[in-house]
Amino acid sequence: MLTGKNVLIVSPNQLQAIGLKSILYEYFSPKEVDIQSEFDNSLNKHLAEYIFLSSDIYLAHQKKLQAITRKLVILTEFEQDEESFENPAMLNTTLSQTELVDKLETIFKKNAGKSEDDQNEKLSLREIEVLVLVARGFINKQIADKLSISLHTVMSHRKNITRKLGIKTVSGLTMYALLNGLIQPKDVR
Amino acid sequence: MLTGKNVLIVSPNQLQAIGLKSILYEYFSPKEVDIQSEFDNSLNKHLAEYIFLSSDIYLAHQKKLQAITRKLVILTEFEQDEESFENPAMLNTTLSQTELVDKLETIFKKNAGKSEDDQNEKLSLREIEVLVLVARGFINKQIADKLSISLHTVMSHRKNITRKLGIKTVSGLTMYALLNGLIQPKDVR
DNA sequence: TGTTAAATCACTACAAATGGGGATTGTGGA
DNA sequence: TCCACAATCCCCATTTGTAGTGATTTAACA
Repeated sequence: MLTGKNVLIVSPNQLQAIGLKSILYEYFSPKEVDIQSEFDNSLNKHLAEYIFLSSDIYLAHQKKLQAITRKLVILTEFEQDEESFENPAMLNTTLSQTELVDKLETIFKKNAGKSEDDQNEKLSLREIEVLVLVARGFINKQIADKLSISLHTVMSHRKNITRKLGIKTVSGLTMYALLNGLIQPKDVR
Repeated sequence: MLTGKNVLIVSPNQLQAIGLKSILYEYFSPKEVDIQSEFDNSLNKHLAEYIFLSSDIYLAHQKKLQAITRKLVILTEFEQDEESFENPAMLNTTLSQTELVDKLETIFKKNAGKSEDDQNEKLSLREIEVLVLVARGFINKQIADKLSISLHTVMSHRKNITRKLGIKTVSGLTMYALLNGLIQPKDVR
């Protein structure tokens, strides 16, 4: 299910992290699972497609994490309702091993399914980054500066985004980003 | 600071809730402070201007809470960085009483400033019409045609809208219109 | 009746986005 | 190895929006 994919676990609770790692290796054959005990900014550069985060770290660094386009899974000890299940997904750490595996399967399936259904053409990670910044109200020049790329590149990405999504307006892109959990109202300028 | 204002505390931790309640009454003279131990949907109908939430409840119901326009304060036990301090604001429950009062003051001040700016000038009916069309993804020329007015007039209205609301970006206006019930996602092009 | 605010229209200069062409790297998969 | 694709960069012409400074008409209202 995670074949060829990298996973990062960020949790100060080492036992919890190790437990999750062993479950992932046993049932989902990921390419690699890394563990960090602290949040740091190297996270942006990490290759992981899935990032598991303890709830405290998620809360404390929410602002920074919003720009992250990778799939987030929050580790919490609280029973969550079904609706709030996607993006960020949540995993109740008090569940039994079998239940955990089930929940993880659901999470991985949803994400896999989503990317196939929603668009015939998937956005690349970079395109999603640009989309998020557009939706948050930054102009192309600001996006270029933020991502340290040229204005031309930003425009290229935007051309591809509008083509792939078939959405031509900033309002439309904003709504798309909101409905797909890429941004939250408070992110917008 | 909270004069005449209602507050709701949602936390399964009763002691924590009662402690917060007593601090609020002692230092901020709110109109009323209610306590709920569980999250339920009556929250939408509650009059509270401020809602304090335990971090677990916030995490579990994040999706639903995104639509809430009331001011949220999350109760966490983790030291958060300064950046992630506004909306939702966070309150570290491990702080001393004096520190707590300081932090709360900061939170209330920030929000007070914000709401004053917001209410400064009301939009005229025509401005709201224009705002809605902007948020739905129409360009000025299309708006002019739809309203049978000149492009100049549309631009005039937009200038007034951005000045009154203090929102300069299309994304921001879109989100404003959405959060204020002026548009629905399906309206957007 | 004089004041005020809304709604309308206009000009200028400039900033930003769009839509159409391209090109070059590097990586990973078939 | 070859191909596809992501990511980067470039040029051009045109459209759209922004910012500042105006004016006129009408309707409300104290």
